[in-house]
Amino acid sequence: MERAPKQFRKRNAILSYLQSTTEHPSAEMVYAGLKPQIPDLSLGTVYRNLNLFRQQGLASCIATVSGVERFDGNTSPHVHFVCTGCDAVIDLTQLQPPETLCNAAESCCGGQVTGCQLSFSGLCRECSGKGSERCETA
Amino acid sequence: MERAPKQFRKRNAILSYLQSTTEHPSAEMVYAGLKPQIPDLSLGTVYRNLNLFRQQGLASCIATVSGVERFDGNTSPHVHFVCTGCDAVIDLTQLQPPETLCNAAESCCGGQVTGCQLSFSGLCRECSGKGSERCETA
DNA sequence: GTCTGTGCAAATTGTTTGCACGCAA
DNA sequence: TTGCGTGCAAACAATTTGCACAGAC
Repeated sequence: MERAPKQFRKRNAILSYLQSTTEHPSAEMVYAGLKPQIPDLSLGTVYRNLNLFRQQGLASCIATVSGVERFDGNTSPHVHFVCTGCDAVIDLTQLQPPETLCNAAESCCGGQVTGCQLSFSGLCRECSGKGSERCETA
Repeated sequence: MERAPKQFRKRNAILSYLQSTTEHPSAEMVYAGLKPQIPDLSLGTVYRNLNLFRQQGLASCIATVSGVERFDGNTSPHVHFVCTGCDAVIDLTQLQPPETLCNAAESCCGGQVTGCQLSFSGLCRECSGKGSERCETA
C-alpha cells in the first residue's frame, strides 16, 4: 500500500486494516493498530474515514459493545458472537444469517426491510474457562 | 403505584414505564415520559435505575440507535425492527427468535452462549411512505 | 444512627467538527 | 489555484459519579 498515491495512503491503510482483521475493531482499536506503522495518524482521521466507509457501504457498524462502536469491513451478512467478558466480537461463519426471514419481517412491520442482524452473546472460550474474570482475547 | 413505599416510588415508576411501553425508550425518553407525573425526577436517577434493572435482569439494553442506548422491559426474547428513518424500535412479535441456534452458536465459538438477538433494519411504514425524510413515529 | 434512593452538578468518555496546512491535479 | 485528506484541538452529547440530604427502618 506504500505505492498508493499519497493522498489516499491513510484512507487505504484504514480500510485494509478493517478488511484484514476479524476482531471487529473500534475506531480506537484501528488507531492503535495502525499507529506503529503510521505514527502521524490521528484519531479524527480514523473516525472520519470509518464514517465515510459506512456511507459508501464498504464497512458497517455491527454493534456497540460497552459503549464503543465496533466496525466490520466484511460487508457480507454473517452472524456474530459478542463476549460479555472481554468484549471480543467473533464471526460465527458456520451459521447462516436468517435472510429468508426478511420478507416475513417486512410483512410484519409493513415497511421496507433492508438489513438483518443476528448476534449471540455470552462468554467466549477463554472467558468461560477462567470464570467471570476479564480476559484479553486478541 | 402511588401506594408504594416512598423510597421505591421513582424506581417503581421507571420500571413500570419501561414495562408498559413498546417504544423501547432511551433514558432520555423515560425521563421525558415520566417528568410530567414526577416533576422532581432527575436524569441521573433514570440512568442509575436503568442500569440496576439491567443487572437484575429486569430490563435489557437491546440496541444503540443513533448513538443512544434503547432499553426494553420485556425480557422474553423477541425480534426487533429498527427504523433507520425515525429511530423507532418495533417489536416483531410474530417472528420467533432463533433460540434453537444457540447450541449451534455455542459449538461454533466454544464458549457459553447466554443470549441471542435478532433484529431487522430498514424503514417503517410511515417512513417508507414519505420517502427518506424523517418521521416522528411515536 | 444507619442505610438507601435521590437531586444536582461536575466529571468522564466516545465521537464529531472547525480550522489551517500540505500535497496533487 | 482549487480541492481533498489530514492533524490538532476544541466542542459536543450521552452517560456516570461524588456529594449531600431526606425519609425509612
